Amino acid sequence: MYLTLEQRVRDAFAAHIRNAYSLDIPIVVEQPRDAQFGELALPAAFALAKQLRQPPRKIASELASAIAPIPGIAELEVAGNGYINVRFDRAAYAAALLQGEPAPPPAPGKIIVEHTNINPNKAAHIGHLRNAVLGDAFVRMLRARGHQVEVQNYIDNTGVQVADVVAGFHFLENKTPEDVSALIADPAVRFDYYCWDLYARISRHYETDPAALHWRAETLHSIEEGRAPLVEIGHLVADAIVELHLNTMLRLGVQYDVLPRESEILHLQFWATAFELLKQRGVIHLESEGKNAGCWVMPAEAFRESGEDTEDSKVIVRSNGTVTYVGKDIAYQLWKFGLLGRDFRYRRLRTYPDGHELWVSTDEPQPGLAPSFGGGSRVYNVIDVRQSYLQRVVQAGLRALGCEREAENSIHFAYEMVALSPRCCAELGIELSEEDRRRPYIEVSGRKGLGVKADDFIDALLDKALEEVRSRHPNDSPEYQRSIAGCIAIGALRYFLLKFTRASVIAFDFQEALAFEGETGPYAQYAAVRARNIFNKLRERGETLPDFAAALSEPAFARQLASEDFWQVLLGASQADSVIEKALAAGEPAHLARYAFQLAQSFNNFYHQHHILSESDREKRTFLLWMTQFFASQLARVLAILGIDTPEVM
RNA sequence: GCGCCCGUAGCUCAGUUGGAUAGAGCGUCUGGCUACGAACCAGAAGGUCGGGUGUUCGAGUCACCCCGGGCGCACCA
Repeated sequence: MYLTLEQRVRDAFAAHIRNAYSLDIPIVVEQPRDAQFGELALPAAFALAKQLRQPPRKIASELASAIAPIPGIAELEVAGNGYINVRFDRAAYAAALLQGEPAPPPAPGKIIVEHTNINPNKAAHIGHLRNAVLGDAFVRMLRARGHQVEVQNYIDNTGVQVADVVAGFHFLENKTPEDVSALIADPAVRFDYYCWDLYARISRHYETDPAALHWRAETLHSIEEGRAPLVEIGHLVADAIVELHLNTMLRLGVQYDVLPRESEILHLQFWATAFELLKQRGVIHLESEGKNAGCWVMPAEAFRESGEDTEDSKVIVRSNGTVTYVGKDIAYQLWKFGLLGRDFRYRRLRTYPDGHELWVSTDEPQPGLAPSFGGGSRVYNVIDVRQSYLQRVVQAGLRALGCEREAENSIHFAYEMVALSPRCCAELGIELSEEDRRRPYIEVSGRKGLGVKADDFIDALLDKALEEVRSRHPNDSPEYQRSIAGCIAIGALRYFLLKFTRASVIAFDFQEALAFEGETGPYAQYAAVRARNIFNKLRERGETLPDFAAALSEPAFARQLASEDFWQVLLGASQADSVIEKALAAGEPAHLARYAFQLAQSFNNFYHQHHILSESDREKRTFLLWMTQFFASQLARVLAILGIDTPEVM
């Protein structure tokens, strides 16, 4: 409703200013710092003052008196040196909220969000969780606003990282594909954890014995050419780890629509097709001399930023004829926009507990119908900020191919890394150099096996949540306690990862990440549970919920909302859609997370001040109950959009 | 060397495309449970928004210059 009125006011002023002054200026609508100034404030007169060469206050007065009445708006007033403050009709506003708002109309076009993208060669760590949670929350926000979204999780199943683990199994451990299969099937072994250690081990081996690097080259060639036994081990490792990653992400409620795999980018001639396009359009050329002799390269002027003086072109095809990651990524990006003229074949990989289906690319023709994937009108790539350079090259590739609009709609949804605080390293028993100890944070490194594994961390949260739940609900069954604890643990984790803005490095610290008090997920969940408890109590007393629509007429709302406290609380609780829109525009799920916290804080305050069930004034009691219900529904909705469930009890 | 990001309370972070008196959590101190269960609430202390110059009605926010830190600039991804 708040969003509706914002838009209504903005449109009304824009139209009026167009008519009266023949000016087309963007109308800024903001929330006044102080509630006494009303619900909305427009600094439009300041912008007009420049163009009209008149004092802003005079223009503001003109605007406020000349503009036609706006439905839902009680009054406009001029304040300060030219602000126009807007006051809502409180009773009408509440009545509209009570009636409920229709869902937003479906937005045109499909948005593709690519996230998670973990190399399938080892267990996921907390950095991967940030990627997935950020991407997933953004997807939920888009969907909440009526966008059609397709979630892709790219699987680099034939890359160097997988090859290194394969080489570890083959050369370091002399394991056959059968041995690896047995390991995967062994319930006593966490295969992704095993690979985590093996990956660190072979990386160390390469460092001490660089001659062994030919293992990597040999493995890559074997995988590319489909030679046994290395290609088999490669498939076994990648497929098994993908399953484990999917399980880990499902613990957080993160699901995908399709997993496009690198193997199909190559086998189904995606790259070959893109290569032809790039050559034809002269986007890349064969370098004949210098350090890149024999490589197909994209010249620096295609992607360098203004002011940057690099002359280094980017290698797309190596001198040995193999394509780099960026090359494959250009082909993949073209496919996402439906520009490649080719498609994957798809196989159903799993059906999620809620019935949603996940598909994976395959090169074998499949019986039956698969859904249609790709062909988006906008693409968000959730990839950490360190890959900005590569994302720029991909975007430049599209632009150079003449796909200007698609290049503009290729959005690198960049976020900073999750690092480890020095204290966290100490707790993990990681020895730090003198130099590292002085750093604000330590970078996670898969090669060094340095990091906090996602499942370990989730388990730690679960243990702590379980302890809390047990102390509060000792008589509930262990299964029930576990399910509540799981909900709280995931709430804590998701909120923790979302409360930081994308540009902020998270220096991971167990003490902060395991907090359930203050600005945390459980705090917000607790507020929602408290609200719900009031209704439980009501039922226990044998009462039924009042018919709010019948009991709360506009005059009743007017009487209750004359209280500034109630009005402010209601106003704050009704801004979810407005906040989501702004958070989407800013690309910051953190803004929505903060809002969820504020909402919870506001409710806790309300809860403490007003004892609802014992209120003797009948109308007021009904009103308080309605407010509680409204709060509970809004809070639960916002939390759900953040991917956080509301537990039954806490 | 070049590019990008960051610097706001003791700590961790917000600060809505330049807007009205810079906010939150944690920590510290004080107070509040026989209530709809305190994973909560109320209050206090805590700031030269790294420094400087500029742009203008107005700068934490924009420009430029310094200082400090991080990340990129592979025939790795």
